[in-house]
Amino acid sequence: MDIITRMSVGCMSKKKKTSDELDIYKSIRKPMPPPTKVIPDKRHKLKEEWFEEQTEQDLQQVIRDKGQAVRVRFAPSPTGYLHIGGARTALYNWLFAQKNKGSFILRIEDTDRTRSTEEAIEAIISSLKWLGLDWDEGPYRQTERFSLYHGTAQRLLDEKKAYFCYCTPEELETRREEALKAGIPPRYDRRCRALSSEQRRVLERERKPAIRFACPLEGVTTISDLIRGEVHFENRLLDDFVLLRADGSPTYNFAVVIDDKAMEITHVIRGEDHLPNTPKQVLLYNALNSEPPLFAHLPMIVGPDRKPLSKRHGATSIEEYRNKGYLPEAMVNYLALLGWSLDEKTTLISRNELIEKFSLERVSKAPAVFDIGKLEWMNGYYIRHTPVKRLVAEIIPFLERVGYLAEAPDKRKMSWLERLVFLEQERMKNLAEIIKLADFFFKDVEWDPKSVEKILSAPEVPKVLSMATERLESLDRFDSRGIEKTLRSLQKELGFHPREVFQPIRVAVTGRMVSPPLFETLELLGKRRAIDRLRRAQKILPRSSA
RNA sequence: GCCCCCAUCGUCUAGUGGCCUAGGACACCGGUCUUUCAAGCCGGCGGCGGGGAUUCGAAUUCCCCUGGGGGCACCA
Repeated sequence: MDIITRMSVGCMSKKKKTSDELDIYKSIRKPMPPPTKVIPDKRHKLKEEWFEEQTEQDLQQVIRDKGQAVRVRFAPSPTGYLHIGGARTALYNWLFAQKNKGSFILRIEDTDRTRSTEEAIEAIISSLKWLGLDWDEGPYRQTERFSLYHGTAQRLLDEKKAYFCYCTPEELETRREEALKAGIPPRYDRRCRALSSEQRRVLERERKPAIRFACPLEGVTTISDLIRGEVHFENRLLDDFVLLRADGSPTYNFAVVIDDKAMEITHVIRGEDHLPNTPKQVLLYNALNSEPPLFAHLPMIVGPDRKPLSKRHGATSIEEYRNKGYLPEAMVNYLALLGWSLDEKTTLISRNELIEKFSLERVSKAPAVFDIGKLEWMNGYYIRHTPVKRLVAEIIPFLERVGYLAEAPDKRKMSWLERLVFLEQERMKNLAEIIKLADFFFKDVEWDPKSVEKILSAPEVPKVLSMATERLESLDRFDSRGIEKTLRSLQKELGFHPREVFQPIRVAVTGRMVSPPLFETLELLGKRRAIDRLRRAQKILPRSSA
């Protein structure tokens, strides 16, 4: 079936109710023009295969036919914590690997020795583990691979595809600034590209050279991005970028290419900020006579002001979210949907379904605003749907951190904690909130002046509180059922609105107007503490009710 | 200055020429439940940046404009 037939069939099958009129239009409709033919770029051999009609399925078929397993990598530079954006990139890579039964590789891009730290590596790894993004290979380190870079650079030098450059970083910087000021594109002027060996000898005496790539001066490099389609770059506008620094360390563009090639990476899934680097890398693959991987450039994640996500916008690292009590499954769910969608309605989606359904095809092209509010809602949802036992386990460290839990809870305490968490579960948007929500369970009550003023100043309060105290005191089994029975009958007896008797008790016992359900709260507090608080509350009643 | 990407409710998004009176989710607003707060349920508000072109028909295709973003390092 050719493309045109396939398309019209597709259209018709989509229609549910077809009016006669429309059918007539359809029959006289001009056939769709074939997709515009683009002249294949010899430099990028893969392009013809990934022609625009290709679907993800076709693509995966091709990969299978080639007997090529999917291999993707996450390659952070260890200069800080794992950021939201990096985490999403890692997630998409991981999902893609899982979906395609391929390999997910972790590689640390630490060629910049001055900015890379061991702590950052640790932090990134710990965040990845917390998110559940386990890798099949690595972590590899670029600093461990210098000889490979040197060998390749030598080869390019021999083939005249690279050359020594004797300009110093300082010279370059001043030229760059001048260019910028003059309003001309700040590119390297290629002055060392055509140096004679005599000139080189002279310069070599006092300067250590860097090695630059001899970029083709004409032609077009086309990259075929899985998310964006074809993107064209004019070679003459590209730069003779540095491959190896004077100190022998490789630059990013050089190292990625060599590593991705050595590790047989099939799909490079990374942030859109790398798009302008891609033609340089493709050119390098060409120079090395190897096929570039497939590229997929993810849209950026931005703040509410559409500027790159930064500390100004609040927490940006995964670790911070972890410390605030976000659940990894909420994080994964939210991040997955930040730039990808399954269909017109799916908002909550499990990790397994994500693996099953993820596709690069459905990644959106536009930058996404990180919406903390939605993340919070989603986290609340996950908290509500997490088994209490697991929730307790997650919450214990938060309690310990503020000193609400001095020692490991015994069985009794554990069951008490479970009942408490059960009560607070549907009120928490993140785990750390338990501290404020439930503080009156862990330390003595502090009566909030506003609540006291508003609730305890009513004339019936003294009576309500004293009677409630009395009745509760006579209870043998201080459980929520008995408490409820007692207090409800008291309320009926007094002929007050439920609110008029329960709110004063709540304030007396918790110190504020908002708490979990009253009867359960009283039970959890225990008879002794409950009665004690009720008694003491009666002594601090505002004068208007006295 | 040059190159590149992007553009649907406030936000995340669905949408690939007629199923669109543009769908879902968060947020917001109302109602309901209720001893408070949540949660839940029901309902509401709210959007195709602008202009041309193609077509019987455009959110959807093409061009221009505008706006946003990324990049232009011996950073990654």
